[in-house]
Amino acid sequence: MPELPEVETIARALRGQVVGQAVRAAQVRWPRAVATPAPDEFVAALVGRRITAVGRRAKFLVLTLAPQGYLLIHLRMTGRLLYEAAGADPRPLDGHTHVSLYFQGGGALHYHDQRKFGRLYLVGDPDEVLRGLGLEPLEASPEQFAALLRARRRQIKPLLLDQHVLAGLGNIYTDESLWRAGVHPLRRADTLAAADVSRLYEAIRAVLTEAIANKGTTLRDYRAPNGETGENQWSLAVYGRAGEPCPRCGQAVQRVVVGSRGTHLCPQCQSL
DNA sequence: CACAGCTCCTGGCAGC
DNA sequence: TGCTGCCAGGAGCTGT
Repeated sequence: MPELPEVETIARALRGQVVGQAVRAAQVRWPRAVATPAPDEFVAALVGRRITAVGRRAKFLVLTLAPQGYLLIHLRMTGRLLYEAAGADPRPLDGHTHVSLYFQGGGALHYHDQRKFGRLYLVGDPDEVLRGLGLEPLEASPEQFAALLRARRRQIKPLLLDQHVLAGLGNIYTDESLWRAGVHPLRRADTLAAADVSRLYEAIRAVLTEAIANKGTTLRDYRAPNGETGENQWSLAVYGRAGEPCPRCGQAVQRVVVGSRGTHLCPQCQSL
């Protein structure tokens, strides 16, 4: 599942592949993949536009179009973008390729999604979609982060996952960050000591920065636009490692359910 | 504001 | 081997 580091990795790769390319044709094979506008309008509006920038906000890819407009993409669980360079052997479409953009230069960008949770948005103002997102974890100051937690009575894990509060963390990096900071996922946010908050802030930054350097975590589905997997799965301490020894203390990693999400922790390092 | 439950999807897997 | 049925999980939504 693509979280902030995976989306950032995709954005960096796409930038070198599609910036400057103009859309010659587009095809929507599964209409609900396009959240807005209606699919025929989506196709008609895209044709002729040029991609001038590729960015990221939280887990959204943001493609800037000229002369106007933005294409926003949220990959949710299993969404992938696959870039086909001009002249490359066209990959056969496999029934999960729901949207394709064909460029004037001959290349193509395919949106592929097994579980069909991801969505594309073509809008005049990205804020129509992004409004309401919380802070970017890598841009927030320690004070801003502390202020987010201070007044909240919620459990820390569901709070960190709430995109309206902090935007970009998913299940994997939340578990990894809480482990690194030594904070139990059920701790109430407003009961964390200043030292806990500060360790958590630094842990989130370190976990995300390292995951970006490792080009993301591939547990099953995640791929970069050229089809390559990430490497960060080899660096995970607790996520998906129930029963294995904690890298810090050797205690068996536990799997529990928090807010209906599979949650991994070290009962020794993350006490309540 | 907090939170439980439902929905969307389908591959993967357990159980038989 | 093949079938049934459950589960994961991001995010929006409703209801309490």
